[in-house]
Amino acid sequence: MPELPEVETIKNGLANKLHNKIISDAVINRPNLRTFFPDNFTENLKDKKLTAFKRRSKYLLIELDNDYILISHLGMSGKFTIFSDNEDYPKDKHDHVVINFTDGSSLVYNDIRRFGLMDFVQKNELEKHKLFVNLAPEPLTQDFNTDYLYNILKNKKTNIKNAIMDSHIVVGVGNIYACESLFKCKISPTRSCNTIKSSEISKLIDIIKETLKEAIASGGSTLKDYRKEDGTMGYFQHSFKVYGREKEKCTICSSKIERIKQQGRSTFFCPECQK
DNA sequence: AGTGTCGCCTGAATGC
DNA sequence: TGCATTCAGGCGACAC
Repeated sequence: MPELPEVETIKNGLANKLHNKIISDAVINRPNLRTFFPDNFTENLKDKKLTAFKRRSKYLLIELDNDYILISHLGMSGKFTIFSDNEDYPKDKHDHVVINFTDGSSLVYNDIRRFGLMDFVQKNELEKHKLFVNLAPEPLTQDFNTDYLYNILKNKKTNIKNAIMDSHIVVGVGNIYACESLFKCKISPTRSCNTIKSSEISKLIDIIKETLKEAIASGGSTLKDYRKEDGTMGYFQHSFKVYGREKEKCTICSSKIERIKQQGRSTFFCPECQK
C-alpha cells in the first residue's frame, strides 16, 4: 500500500533509471484500471522522451518531451518494475501496461487490484486537472502549518483521524501514517476536530512531517542498496508502533493496542496513551 | 455545505 | 475439504 513516502521513493528510483529514455512503443492489456485509459494512450506515448519525474500527493508525474505529463496513481497494489533484458512482456496476468524503450529495456506496470489509474494532462493544465484541482497542500511544505490547520479544524465535528486523511485538508497521509502520527502525538483518533487545541495541532503537524520524512529517508536508503534480479522497486518494511498491532502491547505503557472502525477503515491506537 | 457510505478489485485469511 | 464470507485500502461518486 504505497503512501506518500513510497511514492516519493519510487519516483526517485524511476528518475534514476529512466531519465531521458525514449519510448519505442507502449502496450495496454485491458481498457481500464480504476478508470479507463485515455483515448490514444499508447499512441501518445510512442517516440516520446521521459524528461522529468515529479510527485504531487500520491500521484507520480512523468513529463514527456511533447508538453504532456503522464499521471500515474498506484492505488493499493500498483507496482512499477524495470526490466533491462529483451524478453517479451507481459508475463503476469496483472501486468497491465508495458512501456518499451529504444535501448531494449522495459517498464512494466503491474496492479493486482486495479485501484490505480493513468491519465495525460498538458503541463500548464495540471492544477486544473480534475484530480488535482481540489487537492490540499503538500504536508512537507510551509503551507501545511498550525494556523492553516487550526482554522480548518476549529469548526469541524468529524474525528481527527478522518480529517488528516482528507485530501481536501492535507494530501498524502494514508491510514498507516494517520494512525502512527496520532499515536506519537498522544491524540485519540476519535477526538472531534473542534476539541483539538492549537498546541496539539502544532505538535501533530511536526509529527506528521517528521514521520513522513523518516519514511522517505528509510525508503531512499533501502532503494539505494536494493538488489533484486527483476529490478522491482516496491514497498519497504517500516516498524510501526500501532498499525497492524491489535491486541499487542503498547511500546510505551504495555496496554493492549485496540482496533476500531472509522469511516469503514481500521484504526489502531493505544487507549491509555492517546487521549 | 458538511458528513458519512458505497463501490471498484483480487487474493489471503477466516468461517462453517 | 471446499465453498462462502470477510477484509485490506485510495478516492471519486453518491446519499442524506
